[in-house]
Amino acid sequence: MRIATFNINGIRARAEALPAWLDDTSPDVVLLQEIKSVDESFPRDLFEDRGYNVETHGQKSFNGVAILSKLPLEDVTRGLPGDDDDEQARWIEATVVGDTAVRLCGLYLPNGNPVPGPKYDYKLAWMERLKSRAEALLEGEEVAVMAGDYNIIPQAEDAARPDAWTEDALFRLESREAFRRIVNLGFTDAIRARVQAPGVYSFWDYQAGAWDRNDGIRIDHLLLTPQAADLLADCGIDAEVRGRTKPSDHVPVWIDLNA
DNA sequence: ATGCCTCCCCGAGGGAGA
Repeated sequence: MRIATFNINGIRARAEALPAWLDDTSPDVVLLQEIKSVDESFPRDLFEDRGYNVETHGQKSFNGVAILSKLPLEDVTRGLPGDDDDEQARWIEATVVGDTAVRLCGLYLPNGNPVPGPKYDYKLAWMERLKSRAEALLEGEEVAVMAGDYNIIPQAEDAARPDAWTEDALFRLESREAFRRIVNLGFTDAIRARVQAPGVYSFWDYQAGAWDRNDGIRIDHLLLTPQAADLLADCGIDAEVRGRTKPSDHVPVWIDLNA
């Protein structure tokens, strides 16, 4: 089962590029971030026509997450637990049953800039809630994947110019420590389980020719519970998508699970 | 990069992103 995460930076803007990538690679499950659409406006037909079931958790103009799946999606929940006043659509969960049941968690972690400020405080508070949900997944010993745009550069090796990011909310020590606390509960960062070399990126800014200069960062991650990591067969990043017509600034990151 | 694009809102130009 191939499970991909892809921050598409607007579903309307990606109405051609996203289906083209689906037709190329035919993933079984796709966790989308930044759909920038309410549920009623999401172009479900684009995906249902290709055999995908669609579940969305949208919001006007900003944020918004969704799941596409060739297999039925069960037990869908929307919103990260822990703050009933949180209006931002950044979390969706569902279970897909192949050879085994896989709990899918799609997330769009807050950017957090500028630092300091309320947006940074929100990011850190959101990560505390994420940690609580992660602990519950581990306690359940589930085959589970938490995947999405984490807006975290885990290590210096994950940025072409780490020195430029030292005080940024994506890379400053406090942010990275919060991410490490979650990973260190027992999760496997799928890409880093296979690739230790630097220079592996999932985002290139639209500005200043970042793609042409390979000035990238790795911020889109798939974290696996031990039960999911045992089923990991392969993983990769479809970086060439960034060089196509009218691309998102992120590219798809995927895993193949024996599930 | 304290932002050189691109997205969204809409129907101008500003907020947001990373």
